[in-house]
Order: sequence, then C-alpha cells, then structure tokens
Amino acid sequence: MADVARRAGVSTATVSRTLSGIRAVDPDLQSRVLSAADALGYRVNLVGRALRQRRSSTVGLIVPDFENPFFSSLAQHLTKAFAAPGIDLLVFSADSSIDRELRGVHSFIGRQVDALVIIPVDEVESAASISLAASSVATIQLDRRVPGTGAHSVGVSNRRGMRLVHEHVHSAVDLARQPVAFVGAMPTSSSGHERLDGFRRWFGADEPSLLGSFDAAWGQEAATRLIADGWTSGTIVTAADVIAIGLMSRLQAAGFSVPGDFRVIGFDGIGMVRLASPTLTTVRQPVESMSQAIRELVESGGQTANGEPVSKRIKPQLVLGASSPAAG
Amino acid sequence: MADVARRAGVSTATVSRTLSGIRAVDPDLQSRVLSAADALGYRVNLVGRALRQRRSSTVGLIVPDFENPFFSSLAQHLTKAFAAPGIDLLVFSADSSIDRELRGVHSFIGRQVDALVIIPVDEVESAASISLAASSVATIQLDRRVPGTGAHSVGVSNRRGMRLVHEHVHSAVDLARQPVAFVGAMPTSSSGHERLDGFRRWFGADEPSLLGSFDAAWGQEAATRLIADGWTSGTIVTAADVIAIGLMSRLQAAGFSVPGDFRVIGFDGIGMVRLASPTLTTVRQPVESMSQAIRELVESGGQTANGEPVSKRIKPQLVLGASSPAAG
DNA sequence: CTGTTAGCGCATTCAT
DNA sequence: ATGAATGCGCTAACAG
Repeated sequence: MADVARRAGVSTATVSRTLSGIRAVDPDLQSRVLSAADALGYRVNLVGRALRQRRSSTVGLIVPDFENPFFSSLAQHLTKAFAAPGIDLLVFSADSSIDRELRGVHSFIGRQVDALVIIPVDEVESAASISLAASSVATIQLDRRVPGTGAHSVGVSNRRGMRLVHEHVHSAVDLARQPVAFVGAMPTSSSGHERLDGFRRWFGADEPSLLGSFDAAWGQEAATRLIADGWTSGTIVTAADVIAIGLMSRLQAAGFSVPGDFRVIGFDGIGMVRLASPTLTTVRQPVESMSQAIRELVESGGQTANGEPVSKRIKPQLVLGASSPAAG
Repeated sequence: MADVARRAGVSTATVSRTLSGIRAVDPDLQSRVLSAADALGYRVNLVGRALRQRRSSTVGLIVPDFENPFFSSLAQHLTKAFAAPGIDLLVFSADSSIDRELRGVHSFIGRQVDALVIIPVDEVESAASISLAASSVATIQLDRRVPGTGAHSVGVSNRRGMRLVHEHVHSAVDLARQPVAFVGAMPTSSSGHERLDGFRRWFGADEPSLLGSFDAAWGQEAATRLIADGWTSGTIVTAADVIAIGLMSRLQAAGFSVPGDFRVIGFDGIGMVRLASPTLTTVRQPVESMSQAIRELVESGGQTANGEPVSKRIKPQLVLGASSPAAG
C-alpha cells in the first residue's frame, strides 16, 4: 500500500480510503490512486483489513455435510442472498462429526466472521459448539435448532408441515381403510424430532413409524422392511424427500405401483422431487424466505430490542406431485 | 494474549509458543499458560496469526455451484482429506457466474489461503481468474481445467472413460443394429468438451449427439427430443449421471423400459447411481484418489522440480449397473 | 478533503 | 528455554 501511495503521490490513508470507499476522496487523487494500484497489480490484503476492522466481511456457514441436497440448496440460496451486500459466504462441512463442528466454530470465530450460520449436527451434542459461537458472534441456527444456546434460529414449522400432509391425505384417502406409516429419522436433530412429533400429533400416536437417517439408502431399507412386514398398500409419510425417493424406488423395484398401491409424501422440497417418477408430493421449505430472513438478521447485527434471540418460523407449503392423490 | 501472559506470569512470547506449539516450552510454564488460557476463555485470533505468518492454515475451494452432486461429493472428500493435516477447507460457490468466480479468487487470495482449488466455470472465460490465482498462490484446477493458466490440474481422463464405455457397449450390443446417441453438455467446460470428443473418437463422429447442461432437467428434455425424433430403442451414452437419471425417468414415464428398450450409461459415479431404478451403469471418477492427489500437491507447496505445473490424470473406472447389459 | 500516527493480535527475530 | 521488541497490512482517530 505504501508503494501505491508513493507512486500516486499521496498518503497511505488516501489509498486506503479510495480502495475501501469508506470516506470521500477527491476525484483527481482517486483516479491517480486507482491507476497506480492497477499498474502495480495491487490488491488489498483482507487479512490486514480484518485485523484492523475486527471484522472480515465474511459470513460462515457450517453444514453437517455437503451431500444432503437440502443443505446444498440452502448453501446455494444463502450464497445468492449475501452476494449483493458484498459479503462472502464461506462454507465449512462438519462431516457429521461433533468434533469437526466445534472445530468449524473455532475456525470461523478466530477468523472474525461477521456472523455464523449453523445447521447443527445433533440436537444435544451440538449445544456446546453453538453456545460458544453465540457468546462471541451473531449466530443463527438454520433448519435445525438446539434449545437454550442463546443463538437465533430460522426454520420452518415442522409440525405445521405435518398438518398440511395430514389435511392433504385426509381429504383424499379413506384413513379408516388405508394404513398409514411414517418413515423418518432418529430424533437426534430437531427436524427429525419435530416431524415425528407432528406425524403423531395429526395422524395419531399409534400409527407405525420407522426411524433411520436422512438419506435415500434408509428409504430403501425402510421399504424393504415394510414389504417384509407384509405391507402391500398404504400411505407412507416421510421426513425427507431423499428418504421418499429411496423408498419409492425400492417399492417400484418390488413391483408395487406409486400412487396405485402406495402413496408417498416427502418433506423439504428439493429440486429432485420434480424429476422423480412419479413426481413427489412434498412439503416445501421456502429456502428463499429463509435465506432472506438470515440476511436481514445478519444486517441488523443480530441485535434485537429485548436482547432475546430471534426464533423465526416460516410456513412450509404443500406441493402436489403425482405420488399421492389430489383431493376429489 | 497479554492477559494470559500476565496471569501465567510469563511473556507473551511464551504464550504464543505454547499455544502454537512451534517451539519447545518448559512443561511447567506450559501448563501454567494452558490453565490461564482456559480460565480466561482465551482463544488465539487466527486473523492476527495469519497476518504475522502470511498464511492462514486454510485451503479455499471454489465450486461452480453447490447443487451439482458430483461437486458436493468432491467438496466432501476434500474436507476429509484436509482434516488430518490441520487445514480448514473453506468452500465458496461461484453461482455459475464468471464474475462471482473472480470475486471468490480475490477473496481467497486476500485472505491468504495456503492453496486454492478451483472447479472452473467456463473453459475460456475462467482463464483470467485462474491465471490471477496461479500468479499469487498454489492453484489447482479440479475436474475441469482451462489450458495455459499456469495452474496445476487434477482430474480423470475423460477420453479414457469414454473408451471404457465403448468397450462395454461393444462387448454386449450389436452396434451395427443398435443405434447409439450421446447426450452431453455444451463444450463450455473441459469435461463437457472432452467427453464429447471421447464419444466421437470411439463411437464415431457421425453418431448423433445432443448437447445441453449438466443437470437432470436437461436429461429429461433430451429424452423428450429423442422420442419426438422417433427413437424407440437404442443405447444412450451421457456425459453425467444427473443427465442419465433425468433421461431415464422421462423414458420410463413415456412407457419405455430400461434396459429393455434403451440402455443408458452415466458418468461421474455419484452415490445416486445405486439408488436409481434400474441402477445406473457409469464411469466412476475416483474422488478419494483425486482428493489425496490434491492434498499431496498442497503439502508439497505446489512446487515441482522443473517449475512446470502438474497435470495429474487419474484413471476412471467402469461401474456396472442394471441400466445396460453386461457382456455375454 | 488529506496526512500523520498509532495499534488491531500475533509470531518472530535477537538477545539473554 | 525465555523475554523484549519489532512489524506483518491495514484503517481509525486526530489534527490540520
């Protein structure tokens, strides 16, 4: 920077002000600085800037893993949401490990991110990481949440999502005759937990439920178990699109028809639901609204009037596909 | 750090040496420092460290987007590869935009990443970004590459992959009677380019090819076009698993059978190929080997004996699924 | 509007 | 093996 200042015949302060745009600079000097910087191929060192400003124009996102397409979708939409404010979204994968998640928190805090967005790995074990994060930077839990950490939270109302599923199924299927089952995930995340609760609340606590993990392989496994248990028809409510897709493929491979024999309903609203055959009925999480909510929270500095963390629940939407019958 | 030093009754240098582990410290003082740091909840500021050391113990990865499952898989495997050496992999999405890609390069360089891994957006337009990156930090192109940028490159041999497909098809299908078509991507990336070249080289330049983008929606669109053109059977070689999956679903929705009427072959080897029905025959890119190659390149500081950039081509593997007939 | 100066937090000299 | 002092690159405070 001193080199640029010398070449432009100004002080380093003027160079800094020109390049950062924080204060007004005389247009003449400004252009001299810019051409000097250009000639020298100079670029500001963001580490130096971050050290001085005590912020890095960066937002960190910690995801449990990159391979879950819903997390990918959130990461992509968050990237777009922060592009305009001039903030770089940097993404770190916890690789489904509590230790790695904690490491990600330390790394981002140490790098002075302006805010930290985190999709917690575990409803209980992630508490330490998130509390630590929340104690030193604006921290927002996304999709999943861990209670009592002091961090903000943005996500859909999972129980409401299950109510939408129930209304849809109830309007079209004779529940008294059609068996219903839930294929979900172990309640080690709030989304797994709340979707199971929601299913039990609306469909009844006695309906059968199979719990595994949020991936297609589990959906296949669950289908195999249902068939082994003698199921030949029914309505299967799942906790995630990826589970539903694995489940449908195994049911179809076993000779069953969807929606003829089985109705299948997903959750999340990933892009793939439109490419499945049949297209999948699902509860869509409005990822754009969620991303916007996070952007607004970050821009407000994560400060609230009463000092309490914000918990923003967004309403999910039912998206009809061909995997379940529409009303009438 | 001064606080910790005061509490432990040592100098800041000793605190620094204890916490960074760079030089030997007396065990007594060491434990005093550690307990003082613990009591104060002190954590090193990685920005200060990065400024002083002129490196950040960080590797940047720029992907075109998060939604392509093959890129997600690479990101996940790279995360694992760098976990052990104590380096944090930070991922940035270019959102399929040249401008955003350039911004990612500036951001990572300005943050003093130890190395930059980049999956280029465009075979031509990305040249400026990559050359810039290569001129200031060890830069490795992954999967796709742009020639003449001075950056290293790690990827599979796409033409060899197409040869594997040809051998497989040739061993099982009467090529003279079975029509073959290629459904690929526009040659705006080296992978799109090279896979098309490979197809033409081994199957013949006169075989029909349809070019679109690397996503399932294009696979569906291509299937629609093939059907409209009167195709009722044949072998479809694709440039990506996601294309093949979209294609298969549309063919099946139109009443065709796979592999009965159409044989379909993918490329990349994403996890979903085992979940498709039928399971998809594909050319698998060994993502573990690719990640290891990158880790080694980064650990060597990106320096080579002759000063020339390294171009590491890894051999892809044919993985048989049920979407195409096995030999015999 | 511009220049001078100080210091963000740390790892590294150099001296002991 | 330890401590004192320096400076990494930048911007904020202050004075003009």
